[in-house]
Amino acid sequence: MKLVKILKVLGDETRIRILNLLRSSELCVCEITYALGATQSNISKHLAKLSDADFVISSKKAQWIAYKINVSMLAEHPFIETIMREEMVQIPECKADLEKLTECQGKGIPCDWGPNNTFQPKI
Amino acid sequence: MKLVKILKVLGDETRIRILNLLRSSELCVCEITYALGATQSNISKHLAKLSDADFVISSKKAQWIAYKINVSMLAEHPFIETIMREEMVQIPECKADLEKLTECQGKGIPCDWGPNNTFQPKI
DNA sequence: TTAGTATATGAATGTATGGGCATATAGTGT
DNA sequence: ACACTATATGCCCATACATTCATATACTAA
Repeated sequence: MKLVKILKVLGDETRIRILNLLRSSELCVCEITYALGATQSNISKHLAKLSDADFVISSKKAQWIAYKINVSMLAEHPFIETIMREEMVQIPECKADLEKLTECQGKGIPCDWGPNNTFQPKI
Repeated sequence: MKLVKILKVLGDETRIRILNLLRSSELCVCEITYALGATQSNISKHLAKLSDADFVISSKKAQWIAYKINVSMLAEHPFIETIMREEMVQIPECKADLEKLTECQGKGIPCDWGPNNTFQPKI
């Protein structure tokens, strides 16, 4: 049952927090890892699950891999957008993650977005 | 995280099918058990989980226990109603369950609804 | 090629979860 | 009191899942 698979994937705190981060912008693994304060392999595995269930799409940018929300998934299943718009924004952990992300994007984190929406290494 | 708990409870096929049945009417355990073709203890456990997460409310009616959707839950989390309205109706298993339920309500199943919305044993 | 970085993956582990079976509890009717 | 019915619960088992550690892969830069 496709719906159940979708809900199972959504029923995990780390994945909810990842999707919350991707709500604002396309991100690479190391940014997500930093913002969530988790292990790189942990984040990578969660991203694999999100990707397998079509929640996110990945693309190579130089040596990094950028993940973004798969908008066609939101179009097919409107309740997901409702969750993002009305639920995630109220969750303290999700708010804190976004703050941690902006903090990370201004400092010496391994990778970062450049002005033209292309990756630019920080160092 | 409350949202994650809600999604975990939703991420199970049996529970989705139970909620789908309760969408149309208040039901007792034996009706759900029959419609889903499952074990009574299995359904009882899933109902306990649904109840613990505030998805359903139970009330005694004679010797039966009636379960119904907790509408305040739908009000608090609109995405659940979206799932019910737009997702469940498209799932073949859910449609079949509803047919099985109407079939059961006309035959010799242990309990059934009477005319005034009160329980009336069939035999 | 070599070193370095970003990401993915495999193995191992602890924990949670769903299902079935048997039984307990609670209520009804005689 | 007793039998009967509806529902809940405890035990057991198999499976699934999240996490960590170590390692593999893939790419970049020199």
